[in-house]
Amino acid sequence: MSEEKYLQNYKKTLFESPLLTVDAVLFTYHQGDLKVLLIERSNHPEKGKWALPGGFVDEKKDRSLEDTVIRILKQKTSVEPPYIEQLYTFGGPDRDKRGWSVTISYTALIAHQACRSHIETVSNVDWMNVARAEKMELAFDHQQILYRARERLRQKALYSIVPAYALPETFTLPELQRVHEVIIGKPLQKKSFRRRIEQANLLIDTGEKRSEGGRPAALYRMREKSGDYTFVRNLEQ
Amino acid sequence: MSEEKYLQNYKKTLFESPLLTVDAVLFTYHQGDLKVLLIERSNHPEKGKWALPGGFVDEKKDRSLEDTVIRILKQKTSVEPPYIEQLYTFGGPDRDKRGWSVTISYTALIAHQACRSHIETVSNVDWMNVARAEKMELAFDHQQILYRARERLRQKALYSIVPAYALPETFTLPELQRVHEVIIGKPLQKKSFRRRIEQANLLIDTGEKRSEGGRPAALYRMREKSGDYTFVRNLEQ
DNA sequence: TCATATAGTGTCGTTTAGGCACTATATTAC
DNA sequence: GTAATATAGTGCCTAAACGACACTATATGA
Repeated sequence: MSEEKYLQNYKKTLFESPLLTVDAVLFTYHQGDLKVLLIERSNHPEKGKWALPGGFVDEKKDRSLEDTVIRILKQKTSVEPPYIEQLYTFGGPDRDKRGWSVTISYTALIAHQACRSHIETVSNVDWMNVARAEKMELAFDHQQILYRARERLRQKALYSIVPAYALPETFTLPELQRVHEVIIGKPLQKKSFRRRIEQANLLIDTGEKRSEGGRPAALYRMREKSGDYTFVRNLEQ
Repeated sequence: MSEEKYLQNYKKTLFESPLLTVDAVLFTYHQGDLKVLLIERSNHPEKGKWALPGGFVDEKKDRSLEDTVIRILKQKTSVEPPYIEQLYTFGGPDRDKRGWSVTISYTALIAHQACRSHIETVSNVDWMNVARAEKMELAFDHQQILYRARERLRQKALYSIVPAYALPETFTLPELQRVHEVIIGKPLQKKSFRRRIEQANLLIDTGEKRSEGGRPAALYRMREKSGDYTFVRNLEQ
């Protein structure tokens, strides 16, 4: 049989295939806390529980899995987060009551102010303290997904400046250090932190300053298209 | 509507969902070369091309995605590899001619001798030099998957002793160093290499020796259940 | 017994990270 | 004004880690 004939035939068959979804763990930093975007489910299954934003691939609209995440997040926040990274793919017969299912999960970061106004207008979407969310009973296996995203973010905070994407476009180094400290969960040595950032050469001094009661701090922005965001070594991810 | 009723109803509906597959990049080390397991496809699509071993989730047999990979690899090699790790999930409308598709890819390592006899009896399954495979035209987007697996393995070779799983159960440090060197693509400093391994404390000296023309080398084995396999720092993924 | 081949160690200089005291520059109190 | 205070940013010492390479150790074989 030719490949053409095969393909014509194939389209008529239907596979018994696990349910496929895409979920996002969107973090931000606000007022000293790391927060995660959650949705209160208004439909079955898991109706009423809080869940990570997620959805199905739209075969017409999406040209990639990233397109799917972006579409889902845009729908909830009205903006496209500046940092998105695939996290892990979870699958199994019990994670969704509808049967064998698979979810491709992503981690994303965004500045709190970037989507604040939109989120405040919607009732079933909200930022939640990560510490609190981790103790809650979330829908499906979203607790496990959140935990894994949290762990990954912790690693990123140790060896990269990815957490900078949880801040507005310009920020000071003390601000960034606070974000890293919240993510890692313990204080960092100012000198070491600044040294790493300087060596990585991923930030640009805007020349402007911002004052907060003492000596004004220099304002930085991310260097465009810096490729990887690691400090010194090439890791992976 | 109650959740029960919803679920009863749900089972009767059928989702238009991307085709879902699981693929594995199984590496081994043999005679100075890094090799990858490939299958010559005997069915459409991509008939005749070499491909990574892959298949569909079996909703009855598999309790997890790892189960799926293990089942697929066992089918091809007759054994279960000692190291398996999820790599990345690829998806898009064009990677498979049948339509929008998603594949969850895994990296695995195994000793060459562990499955040698079985593979030699099958005609369409073979180990191929990774350098050669990377230049070939593989089925689907398997070239891209292989490339990513190769990159990840390179990182692992720099900061972990995961490559030890490409060797038999017991091995010498010079052997392991050669594997790392082949993966990384350049020679390593003997002292540094041994220092890292000693500090990681992931290997156990069996007390036995193996001679290869000079002073006999100590034989080591992996410490059981060492959790992570990293040298010094906790990375991730 | 000596050449050779491979395994394994000692050690030095360089780099990197932590720690902490110091300087710098702003605001606020008086 | 000037001193107290608050925050930003630097200098510098020490310890740990790593690269480089010469050295020692233990086998084989001429």
